[in-house]
Amino acid sequence: MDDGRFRLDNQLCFRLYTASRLLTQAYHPLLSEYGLTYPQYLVLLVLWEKDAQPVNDIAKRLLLETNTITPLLKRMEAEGFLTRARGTTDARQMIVSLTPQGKSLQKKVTHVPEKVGSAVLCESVTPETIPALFTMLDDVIRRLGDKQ
Amino acid sequence: MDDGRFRLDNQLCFRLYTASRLLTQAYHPLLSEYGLTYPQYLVLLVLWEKDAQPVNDIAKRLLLETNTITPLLKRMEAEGFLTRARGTTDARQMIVSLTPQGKSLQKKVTHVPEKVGSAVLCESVTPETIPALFTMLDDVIRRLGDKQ
DNA sequence: ACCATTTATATCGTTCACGATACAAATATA
DNA sequence: TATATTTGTATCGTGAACGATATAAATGGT
Repeated sequence: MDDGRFRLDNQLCFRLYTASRLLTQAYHPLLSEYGLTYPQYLVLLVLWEKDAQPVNDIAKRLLLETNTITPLLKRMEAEGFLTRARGTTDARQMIVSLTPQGKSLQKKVTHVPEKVGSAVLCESVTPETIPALFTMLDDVIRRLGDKQ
Repeated sequence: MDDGRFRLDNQLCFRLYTASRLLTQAYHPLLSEYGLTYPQYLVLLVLWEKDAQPVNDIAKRLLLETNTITPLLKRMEAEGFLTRARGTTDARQMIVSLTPQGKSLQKKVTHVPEKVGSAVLCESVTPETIPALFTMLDDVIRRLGDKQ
């Protein structure tokens, strides 16, 4: 009956789920020092690339729904990292902009990606193999994440 | 200043985080038909391999903490998938056992791993490349998940 | 200009994750 | 055999995720 389909060891999803959780945990001590969670750090990455974006653009970039990031953005606003203001041309949009505090955080966390990166590198995950890993993950994301 | 470290596209964790979420979403319609969530399905995978395990063994297998799975197990008990009973030799342990209903579920979800599997397969993720992907993810998990 | 539809965001309820903490049973030590 | 420590599980609080639904602004067709 059980030909191995059900073995946890054979499951791709469980590996992704676990690796994702553990990597987020690796970020935790580095980010909590600045009052940030990992999803909040992702929002900052998006805003550091381009400031003053509507909620929807941030959500699309992170492949999340607005019902996930709206409360998250409110918490970040309460912490003073960003501001939320209705758009002037389109009043439906809520434009999210970095505060000086939110901007200045970028300089303070430059060491974070490197620290996490070096924690992950090992025999099979190297600068040489990472491109192939990225290609596979991007393909999975593209195949499952294409809305419509 | 920004040499690319902060580009979302360069982040391994974001890819794992997104791929994990999307793959869990792919499981959702298939599992909700049986009143299961993905983490609950993981618990069943563990119990189908070996019935009647203490909470701690299940938690260790899934690399989760008991404070995560205790409420999850209670919900599954309320749904009739399993029972929880104090161990006879060690009264601290809570032994989790499948009910007939929990056991019978295994036959009903045989199609689930195949459906999700075929949804993921693409150019770069094939039966040939998956072993290398598993090796890399397992190494990441081993490197980050080794307690002490 | 009117009304239906779409779009952008928010609210609500449920289920994880997880750090911190509590507590009782088992074990080790004095 | 007291008592200190460890072990196994549970409780609490907070912050995501996310399906379902609501609401208001913008848009399109008539």
